[in-house]
Amino acid sequence: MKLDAVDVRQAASAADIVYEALRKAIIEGALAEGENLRQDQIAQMFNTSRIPVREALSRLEQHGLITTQRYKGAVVAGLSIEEIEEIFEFRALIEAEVIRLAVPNLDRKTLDLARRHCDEFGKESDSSKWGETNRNFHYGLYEAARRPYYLQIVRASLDRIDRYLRAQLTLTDGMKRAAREHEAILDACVRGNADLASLLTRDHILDAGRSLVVFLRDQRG
Amino acid sequence: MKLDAVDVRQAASAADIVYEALRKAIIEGALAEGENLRQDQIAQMFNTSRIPVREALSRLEQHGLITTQRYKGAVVAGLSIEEIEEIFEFRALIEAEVIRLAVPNLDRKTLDLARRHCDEFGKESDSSKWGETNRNFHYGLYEAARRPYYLQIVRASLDRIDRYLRAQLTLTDGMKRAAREHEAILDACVRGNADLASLLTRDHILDAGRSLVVFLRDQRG
DNA sequence: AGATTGTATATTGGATCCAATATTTCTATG
DNA sequence: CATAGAAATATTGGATCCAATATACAATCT
Repeated sequence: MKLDAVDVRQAASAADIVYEALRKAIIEGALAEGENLRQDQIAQMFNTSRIPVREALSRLEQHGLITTQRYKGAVVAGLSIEEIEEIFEFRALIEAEVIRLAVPNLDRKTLDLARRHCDEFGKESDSSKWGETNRNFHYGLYEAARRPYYLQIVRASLDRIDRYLRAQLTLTDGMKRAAREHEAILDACVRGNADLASLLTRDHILDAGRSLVVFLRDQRG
Repeated sequence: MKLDAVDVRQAASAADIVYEALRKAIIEGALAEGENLRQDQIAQMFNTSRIPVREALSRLEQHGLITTQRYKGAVVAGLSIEEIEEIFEFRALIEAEVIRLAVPNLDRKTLDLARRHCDEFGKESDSSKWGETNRNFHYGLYEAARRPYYLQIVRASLDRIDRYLRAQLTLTDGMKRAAREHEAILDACVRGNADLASLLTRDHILDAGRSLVVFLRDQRG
């Protein structure tokens, strides 16, 4: 008998599970900005004690997804318009560089997959899935850059603002524009034009940021 | 009666204290790569229980300063040459941009302070302090960019490789070159030449990275 | 009534205890 | 003596308990 080697030691701890679940809930917007995160309540939801919950909350705070006050607990972090602008500016810088590094390494298989993600994003009607298809499209290409550290940062920075982005895409027609921009980026990638792909990615992110800021200014008054 | 308002609630928790102490020990190289971090041992050192220690370790892992294995514990993370190269490349990208954004906002006071840090770095004979003066010099200038998110990332990325950098500066004469490059960067800042300051910062970091890689290849065989 | 103080409740931070797993030591056996 | 297996020890992950603090609410005073 032969089985795939599975490293049992990598089985997730309770803290890992809680962390991932809360992270997902926050970036998807299931937990609203400012919402209280009670340790007891979360512990019960996961059938565990508060210890792993506290560990998860501590990690989330390090990533800026929640804020905590001693003896007062944790709330889902809210970002000011300025903070959101900064993060988009940052993402534009990093992701433009990542795609530039990725283009020379793109192979047929990766491009085909990106094409499918791109189409999926354009056709997807379920707004709750846009966030995922968007990530799949971009990250699929980014992987080719072979820069794990960059990707880690990219992921963390997207996590911070994903919630707002999803809300905006759902409530406006911004995703049509995003879909067109994805087409253009993918096209540049297929042609092997790294500089163009980089420029388009930069603009794609800055555009999204500007639209989001307009949307939020309107929403917040 | 009128007293200064002090926010007592900001008093650090045990986990915060342990986290900061371990972070400092790791980036200064007091804890060697691969060294075991026993929860009990650390808890005793800080006169506390293992709970806050575990929280601190969990945070350190999120920042990549340690790696942990379930039921086996934590060790100080080691970086491969490739990982170190990637982080230097990343730092060059970010910090070049940060200094570019900072230059237009630099005022007399900040420049004077940077001058003092620059001189201090050049004259300091105690090698254990180079890491701090180096950070003081760069961060003092970076603050003017008014980009807290960028700075957070800059700090985290420097944390990852600071240990190696300090070892190299101590064992080679690399810091003379670094001191000259600091002078040039500061000079560009004083003149208000953002593009030059950016370029010099980029080269300063890439140079340091290349020297470090040579040093490590030699050391590791 | 409105402000202020005291008390009860809720919640977090941390200590101690137990279970699960890894590592080491010891022992039996060839 | 070397080695496989078992027992002992060490270490981590998690649950429960207690202390510290915050919040909500009632009682009191002006």
